[in-house]
Amino acid sequence: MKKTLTLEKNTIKKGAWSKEEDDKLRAYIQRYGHWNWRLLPKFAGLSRSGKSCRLRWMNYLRPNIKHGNFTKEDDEIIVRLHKQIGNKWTAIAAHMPGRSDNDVKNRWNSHLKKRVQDDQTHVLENINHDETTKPDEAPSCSSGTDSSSDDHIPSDVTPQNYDYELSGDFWTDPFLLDIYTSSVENTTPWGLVHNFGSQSSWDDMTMSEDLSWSAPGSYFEYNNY
DNA sequence: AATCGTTGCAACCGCAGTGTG
DNA sequence: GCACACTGCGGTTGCAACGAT
Repeated sequence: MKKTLTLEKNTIKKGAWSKEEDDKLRAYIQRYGHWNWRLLPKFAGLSRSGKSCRLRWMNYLRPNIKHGNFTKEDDEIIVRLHKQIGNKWTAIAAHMPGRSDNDVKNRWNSHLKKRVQDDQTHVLENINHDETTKPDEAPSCSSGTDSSSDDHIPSDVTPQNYDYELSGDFWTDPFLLDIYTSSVENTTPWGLVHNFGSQSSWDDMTMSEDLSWSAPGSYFEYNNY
């Protein structure tokens, strides 16, 4: 049983990332890939947890990531997939290149959830209203109290036609994979072991002060420290 | 101008699944 | 088969920015 190195003691930094930290993480991953999230922050010279590094990379730093500016089409995809599969944010994000699961989740929680609830409320109101009025006298769904028309789901997008674009079976529909993953996987831990085994590669590294490397070693030496 | 409430986003936390010795 | 480590996911929180009063 391998021993666990207590890398993450009380020196772990939390909170917002600085530009310097972003640069370090981006530079490291672009060069070496993310072969081990737990060890990565130490190799990259960051006083962060592996989890924090992973999150920062996945949600903010990785190439081609998009922030904000959700289009109506984006919103429709989220609403439709959420209707089909629920809170599977990673699966939903996989259908939206450049979007992170966190981004999708935030979009849902801050915008779409309320919007859908409002729509459902209007539908229920209309159903009740239809029982006492003729169909052509029923008020429009888009006539919500504070719903700005620009920002609202188009009236022609209904729960019924959300389902038409894909096959309907989410799990058989192809996922859109990010390009970066394939390139990153070209860097294996084995390759890194070799890289770190050479003094020149070690010299390239910027190590944090609390990590006392006395001599170049392999990943395995480090792991059994 | 000051205060308060709301919104949007970044980041953390806890848990489950999977891999490994 | 078990114990532990690691990763990824989803829920939640904290906070800055913004708008309304």
